Order: sequence, then structure tokens, then C-alpha cells
Amino acid sequence: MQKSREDRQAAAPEYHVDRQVGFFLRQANQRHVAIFANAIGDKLTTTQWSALSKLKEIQPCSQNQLGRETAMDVATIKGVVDRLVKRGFVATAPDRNDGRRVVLSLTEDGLAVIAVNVGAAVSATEETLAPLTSGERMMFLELLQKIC
Amino acid sequence: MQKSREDRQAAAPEYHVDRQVGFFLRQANQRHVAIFANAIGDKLTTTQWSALSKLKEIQPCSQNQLGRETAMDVATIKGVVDRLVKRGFVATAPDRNDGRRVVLSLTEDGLAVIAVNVGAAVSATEETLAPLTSGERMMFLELLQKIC
DNA sequence: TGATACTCATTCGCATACAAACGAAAAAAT
DNA sequence: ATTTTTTCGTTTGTATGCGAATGAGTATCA
Repeated sequence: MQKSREDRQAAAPEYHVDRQVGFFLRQANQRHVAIFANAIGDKLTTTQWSALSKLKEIQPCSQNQLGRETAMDVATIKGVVDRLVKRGFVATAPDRNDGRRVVLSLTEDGLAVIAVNVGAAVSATEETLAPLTSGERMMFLELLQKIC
Repeated sequence: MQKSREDRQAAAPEYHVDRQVGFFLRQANQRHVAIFANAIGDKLTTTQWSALSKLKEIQPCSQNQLGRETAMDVATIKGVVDRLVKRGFVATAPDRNDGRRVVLSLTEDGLAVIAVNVGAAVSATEETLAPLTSGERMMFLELLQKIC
């Protein structure tokens, strides 16, 4: 049997994009974002939800700090916060000690929108992991964390 | 010991964004994108690389078909293809049989840039999975595919 | 044949995402 | 006390990513 031209010399394994981690990571993320958008009623994105939820834990805090806690770039977190402020979920105030800082906190509407949507967020997580068994989920989350 | 106000009634487990799949998926994807950008010399993004690699496999094909094969929206694949055309990696031609279609194919530069960078792409995959053992990688990829 | 449905490509609006550069302010080092 | 470095917020530019709408071409079926 004739060997293919590829195999004759170096026997280099063929490269297939659709078998690489990056390809799957992008798709898995896309799927989750879609599921989340569908589950949530208030038109909140996954990043906005991350910012809101984290802010609830650590408020009051500066904009950049919130960005670091949610793994967002300074330019990214600014856009996210701007939109949340515009919608009245987040309030800003100048810091007395530091002239550069903008202190962020949740408004009542912000707290309310979190309370209303936690259930949907949990459901979104659930639906994303639905193809996996309970044991697989534990394993998957563990491995996923390792490559973050 | 006093029970917290939360636990007293419903015993609802606390919600932490930074323990949800979505949070990790976004971060893992970000990390891989950064690794890839760093490994590749020709300023190709992960999506551009996907489009190029897939096009090499299935060319000639229409723009929408390439989008489907690479899991990209019609609007997204258009932008990606536009940039690849502008850089001379992809050529377009009208389809004789179908007046709507635009037939895509790789140029010589396109083939060359793939050949030059396959090694870097493989390295990027390798580096992304570096925190995992060989066995863990197999397991991880299997589970990751299931939630795509 | 003619109406209907589908497909393809394009465009608009919105929301990440990051690099890079900037001025202002604070902290650390000398 | 002055210099250096770091941090904070902002803006610009480039590149995804999706929903929705549009127009043009094709296919289907009554």
C-alpha cells in the first residue's frame, strides 16, 4: 500500500483545528453564554453578572479591583461598569483618601436584580453541565480550573 | 453556635460566581487566546487560524459554510474572512452556479502562513494543556467536547 | 407558473476583550 | 525632599460574537 506523501518522510501527524483545545474552549464558552442569556430575564450578560455578583461580595471597592477579581481587563471592566451604572444597578462615589479611585457599590435595584436572577444563573450552570454525569462534573471543573 | 440568617430557614447554599463553570470557561478561553497570540508570529488570532486551517481542509467553499464548520456566526465569519482577504491569505470568487455564493480559497500566502505557523499552533495547544498530565488531558478533552 | 420558504451575504447595534498610550495621583526608593 | 515606580481611570484601535433586519438569489410545492 502506498504511503501518503506526508507520512513518507517525517510521519508528521496531521493537524486538525477542530481537535484542538482552543477550538473546544471557544465553543463551550459560546454555548454557555447562549444558555445564560436565554435563562436570564433581565438582559444581563455573563460578564455583567460576574461583576454584579462579585461586587455584592466585596463592595465597596474600586473599579480596577473589581476587574481583577472578575478577571477582566481595565478597559473591559470600565465598559461593563459603565453599562451597569447606566442601568442603575451600580453606584459610583469618589474616594476621600485616593483622588484617583472611584468607589463602586450596588444600588437597591442592583441587589434586587441579583436576588431575582440567582435562580436563573444556577439553572444556566446546571444546563451547561447537563451533558455530564455528577462524577464527570466534579472531574471536569477540577481540570478546567487547572488550565485557567 | 449561632446559625447564619441564611441557613436558619431554607439552608440555601451560597452562590459564588467564581465557582461556576461559566466563570472558568471564560478565563480558560482567555488564557488560551493569550498563549496563542504569544506563540504565533504573524499576528493571527485564534479565530483567524481556525478559519485558515479549516479552509485548507475544505476549500473551495462558501463563506457561510466555512462559518458553520468553524462554529462562527454569519456576521462573525464575514469579519474574519474580510480581514484574511485584506491580508492576502484568502481569495474570493463569484460562484457560477449560485449567484449568492462567494467561493473562498487559500492563496499561496495563505498556504505559506499556515505552513509556517502550524508548529506554533501546536505549541500553543501544548502550553494551554501544560498544567495537566497526559491522562488528565485525554479526560479533559473528552468532557469538554461533551459540553460544546 | 406563482407564491412561499429557504439560503447567502451584508449591515447595524450592542457587548466583550486586550494592547497601548495617556494624565493624574499615590507609594516606594534614594 | 526628590526621583522613580506603581496604580487608577480613561480613551483609542482592532477583533470577536450574536441578534436582528435587509436584499438578492434559489428551491419547493401547490
